Amino acid sequence: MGRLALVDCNNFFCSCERVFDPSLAGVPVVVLSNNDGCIISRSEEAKALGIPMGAPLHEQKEVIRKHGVRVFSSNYTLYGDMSARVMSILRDEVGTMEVYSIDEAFLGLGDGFGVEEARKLRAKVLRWTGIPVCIGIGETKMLAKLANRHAKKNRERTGGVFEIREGVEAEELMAGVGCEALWGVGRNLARRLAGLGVYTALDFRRAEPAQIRKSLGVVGERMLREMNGTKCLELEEMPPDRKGVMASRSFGGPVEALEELEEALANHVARASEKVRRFGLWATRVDVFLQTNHFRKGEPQYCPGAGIDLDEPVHGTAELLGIAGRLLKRIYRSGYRYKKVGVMLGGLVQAGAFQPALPFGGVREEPRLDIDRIVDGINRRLGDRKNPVITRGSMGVGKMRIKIGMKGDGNGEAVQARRWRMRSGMKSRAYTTNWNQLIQAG
DNA sequence: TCTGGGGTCCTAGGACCC
DNA sequence: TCTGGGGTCCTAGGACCC
Repeated sequence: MGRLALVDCNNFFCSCERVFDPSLAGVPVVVLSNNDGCIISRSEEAKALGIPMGAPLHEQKEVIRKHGVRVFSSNYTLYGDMSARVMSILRDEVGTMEVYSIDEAFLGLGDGFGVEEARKLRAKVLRWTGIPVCIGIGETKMLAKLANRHAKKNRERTGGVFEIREGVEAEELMAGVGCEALWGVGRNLARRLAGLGVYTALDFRRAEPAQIRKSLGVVGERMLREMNGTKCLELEEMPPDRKGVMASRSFGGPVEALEELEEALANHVARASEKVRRFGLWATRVDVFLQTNHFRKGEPQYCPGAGIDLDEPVHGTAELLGIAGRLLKRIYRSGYRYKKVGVMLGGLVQAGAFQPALPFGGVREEPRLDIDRIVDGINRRLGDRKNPVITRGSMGVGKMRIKIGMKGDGNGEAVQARRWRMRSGMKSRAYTTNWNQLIQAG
């Protein structure tokens, strides 16, 4: 199993702006979100001023004025273009690669590729594009991410490149990293982990799998394995087909009138449908949603949504507009101060690929499942309960009955297991889990 | 007064079908 | 001690990512 590298552009949007304006070198720079509401990219100098990621612009006005911070609206055309240049350089360097986001890519590494090669690559990207990057190397995506973080945090010492290897050094590093810094662990999971006495990356890595499984679910167990060097998250060279396209905007101030919402929605439908057409796709579902301003604690909140499955694929603006308009009318209530309206075009399909819902008894093609492995996986999951064993299909187990269903989710194998407590008066309970990645690993 | 937009995956639970 | 089995589809929310 080969190692992976994570290449991550530093302060990407700010760096892009700098490439085209040398006067920005050495001064604090920030780039704003779509609506100019929040700060979403900060140069090192801006970070040093204490400007937090995602801060509302109006809260930082004073710092910006005082220190002459240069402020930019985002320019995604520019960033997309710069991203393509960086990615093409990376692609020339390695056999396999996954473009993970506009400013990040995972590389599959051959045996000959080490820290020295990464340094050279880094220098090349900087020389050819003007964009500084950091590179982390590890056995799994999570470890590469962690290595990258270390490289970035200690740029002088590491020269922007770090490889994490099994051993004391890795453990020392992990002991100094809080769980919340791990890829996939946000505020909430970090809090849950703290409740288990797991505070650092090292604690997490050494945690009991069953306990993590119970508390964080299949996602948590996957992360745990990744931290221990077992690949659960594969390199995805081909991006999977997009499942939906969303378009929404916040209003500058509260909006109450239906007509105003309709006007904004029309805009969003137009943008979303253009995008869908550009991908050569059709939508088979339309969702419309409304939101009041959740920052206004005193005001009544109302965040309804409504959607409809279409009988046939659609991607024309006019038609989608009609559908979205009807949905909006369905959820609109007067008397609320709305902050946002949006549309989601979902169930995207390619021309001719549409499979309408089948009448009962019809057969839809499902992905092939290895039932033995799945049953095995379920048994493992149930291992800590009483009377856990199922062999195949469905059967009663003491007071517990397990029903296994299979369902293709278009993403590989998924399994739904239903468990009933059969004592009268108790309701059935269903739990659904995605075994795919874990089975792959285990 | 202002406090983003666009995605993914997972889980829970319910309605409904024969 | 008793307990139906096998399905589909949908909504809604939580959590994370960049």
